[in-house]
Amino acid sequence: MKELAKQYNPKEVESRIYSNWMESGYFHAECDPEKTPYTIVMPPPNITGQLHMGHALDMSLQDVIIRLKRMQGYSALWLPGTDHASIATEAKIVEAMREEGITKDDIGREGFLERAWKWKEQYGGRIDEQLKYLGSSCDWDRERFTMDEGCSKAVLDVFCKLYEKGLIYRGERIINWCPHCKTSISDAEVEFEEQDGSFWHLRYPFSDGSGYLELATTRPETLLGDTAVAVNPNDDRYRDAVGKTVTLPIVGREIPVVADDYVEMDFGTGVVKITPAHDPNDYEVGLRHGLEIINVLNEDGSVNENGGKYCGMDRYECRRQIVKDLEDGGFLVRVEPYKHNVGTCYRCGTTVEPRISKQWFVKMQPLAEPAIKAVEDGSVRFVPERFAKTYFNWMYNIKDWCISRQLWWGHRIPAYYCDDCGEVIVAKEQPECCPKCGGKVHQDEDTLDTWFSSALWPFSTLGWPEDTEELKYFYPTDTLVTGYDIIFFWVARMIFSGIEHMGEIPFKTVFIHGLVRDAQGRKMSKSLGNGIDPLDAIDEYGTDALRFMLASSVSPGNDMRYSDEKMIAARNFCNKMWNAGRFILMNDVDDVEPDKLPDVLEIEDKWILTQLENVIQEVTANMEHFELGIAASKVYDFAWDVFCDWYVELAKLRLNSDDETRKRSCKQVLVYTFTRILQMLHPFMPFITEAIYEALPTSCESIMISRWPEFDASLCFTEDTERFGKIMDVIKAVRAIRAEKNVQPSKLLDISIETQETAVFEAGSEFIKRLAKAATVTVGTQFDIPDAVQAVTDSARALIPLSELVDREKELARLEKELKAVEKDMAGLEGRLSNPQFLSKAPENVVAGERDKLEKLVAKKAMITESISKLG
RNA sequence: GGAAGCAUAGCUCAGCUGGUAGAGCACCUGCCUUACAAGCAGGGGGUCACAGGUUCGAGCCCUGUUGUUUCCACCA
Repeated sequence: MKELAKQYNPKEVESRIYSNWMESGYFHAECDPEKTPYTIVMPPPNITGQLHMGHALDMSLQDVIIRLKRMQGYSALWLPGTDHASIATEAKIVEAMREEGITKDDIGREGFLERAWKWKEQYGGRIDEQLKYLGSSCDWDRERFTMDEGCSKAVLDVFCKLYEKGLIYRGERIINWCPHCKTSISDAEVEFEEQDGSFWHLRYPFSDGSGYLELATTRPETLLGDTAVAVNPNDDRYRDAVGKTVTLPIVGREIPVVADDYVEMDFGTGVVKITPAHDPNDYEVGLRHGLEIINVLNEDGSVNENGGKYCGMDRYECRRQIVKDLEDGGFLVRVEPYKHNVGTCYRCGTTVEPRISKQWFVKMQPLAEPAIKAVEDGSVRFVPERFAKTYFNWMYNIKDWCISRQLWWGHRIPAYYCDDCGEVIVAKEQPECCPKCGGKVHQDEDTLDTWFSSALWPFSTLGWPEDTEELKYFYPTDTLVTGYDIIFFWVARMIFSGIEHMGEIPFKTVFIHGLVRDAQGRKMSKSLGNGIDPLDAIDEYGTDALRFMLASSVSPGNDMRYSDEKMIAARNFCNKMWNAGRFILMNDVDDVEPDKLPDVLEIEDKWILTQLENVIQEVTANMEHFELGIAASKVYDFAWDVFCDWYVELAKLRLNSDDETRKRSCKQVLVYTFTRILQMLHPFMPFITEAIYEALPTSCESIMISRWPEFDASLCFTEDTERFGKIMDVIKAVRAIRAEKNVQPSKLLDISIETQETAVFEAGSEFIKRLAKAATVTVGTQFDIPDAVQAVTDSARALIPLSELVDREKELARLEKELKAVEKDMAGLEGRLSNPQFLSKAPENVVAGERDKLEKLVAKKAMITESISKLG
């Protein structure tokens, strides 16, 4: 006889089971023509990353789905990998170098990359190990990295192809510049946050001495780059000013006053200073009016040589100095506090500066169109659907994508420039010399946006651009699981990339989840220090508890909260299953044949099997519709409230009997039902279910490759289930009376059951004895027992002689109250059933259902009325 | 400025295609009933934000209002 420890100890079980799985090769998916493929590519965590709750949720959901599909017989591939995370990783290495007193320039590009790779080797695998703690069943044999040979090849290929098609171009544009990371970033990488700032009202005097224009700015230091002042063409106040020039305070440069629709008359003074090099809108104005563009900022955000005496100052230092100088010069009218949105770098939080510079861009319009269509026509489906709107909104208003980064860690841009004639060559390999003039060439210094390689992830990981078997078999993938925060960065880009390069969408379904927040509903963040480390949670409660908690409290697309209460509840559920397993094993089930039911089923067996089939059907459907939270709670309810609280208690009767045949059949049903519960729980709680499964008599060497339960209509016994329900009703009613009357649990009662359905209750008398704690149960159509407490259901009246406890008045009051409740329910039903509109318009099954309910209430009312008259 | 989500028991949230409200925790009562006190049995507690509308019937659908969160835009 196998035994399990008294309490479930996750630590003892988890690592052993995970290494068993690793050795078994169950995680590996083959291109098996006999099977249907089901593919999930893992959103690659950053190599700099530590597993956080967001990962834990994302990965748990993916693992739930892939485990389900594997059990359903698909060739289920969950393809893992990591992302090189250019900015984040480079920043980390630069930081480490700073501690050693070294800068990037000290060691040069090659030295830096050497360090970066070393760092990757050392720390890049950390997240993998953490994913293993989570129980992730990914195919580690196929693990990829965005900068490995294959993915790099894919990047080169795509860049060159898009360039040839004219979809990648290089140009001088205004872009977002992060002075801290010292690189350009894309629009998507800018996060706006509201900050308290100031609004400086300034005077720009007319050059001819005829007064001045008053305007306001939030960034006075950009004055150094002003090349015009603009007003609205319809603004009568400034009609005369247009065409004149003003003299830039401090700088002394004469700049024109131009008229442009961009200026709002109602805002501020209706006059705007124009700094084409440092504001996207001003840049547009500059283009329209042919204005000079003066860049006044260095890469680190300090003022450059165009800033005259402010050259070398940090931008904020410069701001202070300029404000002071303006004040001294009498140009400052006033300062008012002002709340405004400031763009910050999503990686480091530094305020970004719009800045003119020469960068590489992807032309988005032609790529966006088919990608929009794919979602419109349902080829790619968002779950929940509303996120399609978010997607459309972004795609319809898409701007060209700045893909060059002034970083070293990443895919270097395959563009070469001739030192002599300036010819630009884009090629997979460096040309020996300029094809035009034979001059020497050098490669572009920049690397590509990390997301450029992530965009190719669904096919680059399957071997593209090679024409691999994997690509044919597993692409397009089935489901992408990710958070809504990453739709623009990644999901959208994968969709257009898949369509462009593979000619086919990358995935059929995008399953979107929200964020894991803390118990107060705040975003978990490093700065708040409110983050919960999933590994700590695992340490305290076990992996299965964490996974179950995450998966069962998820509702698609919505944020959720982490709380210790929920973790404890999940841990308790694990323990409950553990103990249910212990109970079954305690009964010596070694000889039970797995996956077989006894030839003769008793009524409680039919009842539990019917419930089981019901749950199997519903849970499977829920899971296939990504309603994982609903599925999890349905299995939870069935396992705990139905199986443990009722069936196991009922089973004890047979298990304790001397009838070996009945004993044996009971064990079979117990094992059969419990095995299916474990199977349904396995995607959510892989470790504990495997541990229990191992100990049970089973037909499969591991639960993770056992067959997912399928609905079997031949195991639905409606009539028996209904009959059994009546027995349960009486048990519940008697229990309620016992509790109400404070009857000692040890005291066994003599119960008489008055009913028209004597056969049902005679068959159920043993159950009633055991679960309602009765010494005797007598069934009949009529009893005359004075001073009995009456527990009434719609099919029977249980008479409990408790003469010493019966207070006639109280009993009468209790029954009257019950009667009122029944009558109230009846009134509602009768009202509806006498409404001809309802009868003619409501569907038949609803009407029948209501009739049925009413019938039961009528019966119950009769019972209660009779009880009352007996008392009286 | 545009869009979306949320508003249900004291707390955290379910409630799938409309058929007179559920769970966990907390609370109250009684129990160590030989799987489990991380448990068992019983119980109290909700005019489903507000106002209209559609419908035989609305927590669920439509319109508006209020509160709240988020995303996009970024008027200097």
